[in-house]
Amino acid sequence: MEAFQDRGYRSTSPRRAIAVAIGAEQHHFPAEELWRKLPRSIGIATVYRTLKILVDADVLCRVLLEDGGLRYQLSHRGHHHHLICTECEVSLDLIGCDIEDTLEYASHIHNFEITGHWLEVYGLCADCAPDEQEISGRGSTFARDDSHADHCH
Amino acid sequence: MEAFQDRGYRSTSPRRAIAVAIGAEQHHFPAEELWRKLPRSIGIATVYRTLKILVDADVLCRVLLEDGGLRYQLSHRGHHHHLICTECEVSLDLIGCDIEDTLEYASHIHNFEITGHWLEVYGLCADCAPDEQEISGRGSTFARDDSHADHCH
DNA sequence: CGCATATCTGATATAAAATCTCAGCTGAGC
DNA sequence: GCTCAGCTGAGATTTTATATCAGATATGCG
Repeated sequence: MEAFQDRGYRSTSPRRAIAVAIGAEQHHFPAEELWRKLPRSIGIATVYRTLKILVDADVLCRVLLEDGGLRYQLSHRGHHHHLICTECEVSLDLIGCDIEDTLEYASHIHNFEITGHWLEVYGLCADCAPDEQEISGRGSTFARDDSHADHCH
Repeated sequence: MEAFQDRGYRSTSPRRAIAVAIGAEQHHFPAEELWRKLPRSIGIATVYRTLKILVDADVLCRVLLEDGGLRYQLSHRGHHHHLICTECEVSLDLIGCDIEDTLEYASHIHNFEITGHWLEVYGLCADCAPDEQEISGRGSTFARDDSHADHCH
């Protein structure tokens, strides 16, 4: 977690505390929530600064919820996207998806040179899907109603 | 442009003025810029309210720039994505791209039921690409493996 | 060690973007 | 006209993140 030095950053007390706190997180989290779990002596500006460094270092990745909320999550190094459940907000890493190739081909038609992209996929995870037919145990179905959904921008 | 009624909205003076102003826009635009082009009598809250209605009605679509800026653009009805030039900020509609199928297949593996997604593609348009060889030539190979740092999401 | 200095930090101000509040206005139907 | 639900504008408010800047502190070098 201390890959700060590799990029020329100092190993400071606040940064270590933030790294430890991030390691304790199980899911994605908002910056402000992380800050509240830290000693009061650490300012929120430092939290944002450190998160930015870690995102640039590919240690963290950002997750954009459907409601616009921005979260942070330990990155499973390498390129990937997220399947975000709009019900329980869990974020699954999307593997086995080579949309890059598809995008390259399609954009080539437009003479467009891709340098990056942002993709978030929303839906219902196995646990939250209403017509859950047969899944590995995990029976609990969050019965909350929150009918707003869909919309691909 | 006056598809307000179809959705039960009144045809009011501010809404008509906003619709006309949007029709005069050539590219995507930020809400605040549109507001500045309108009579001073129209409040910015009304602009945001109206834009939201038009987005819901699929008349407008949102465009998320790489720097986080949100823009609005007349929607070419139907599902599509944007190729956004990071140099001149022009936004091209991405056609001939069926990433939906790819996503469906990949997410099926995770037992994930997709309800929506958000995709923005960034890069350089034909006019802004540095090593532009010839515009209409389909032969351009874009195959050079320039370090696809590819900061996706 | 101890020092010098570039980096880092916290408190706070600030910015930007969008929504909320609410009294007053207005257009659609009668 | 007349009524009233829907709409509006002004400004306050919220949210989220960055800017400022004096003081603190790592780090490298003696």
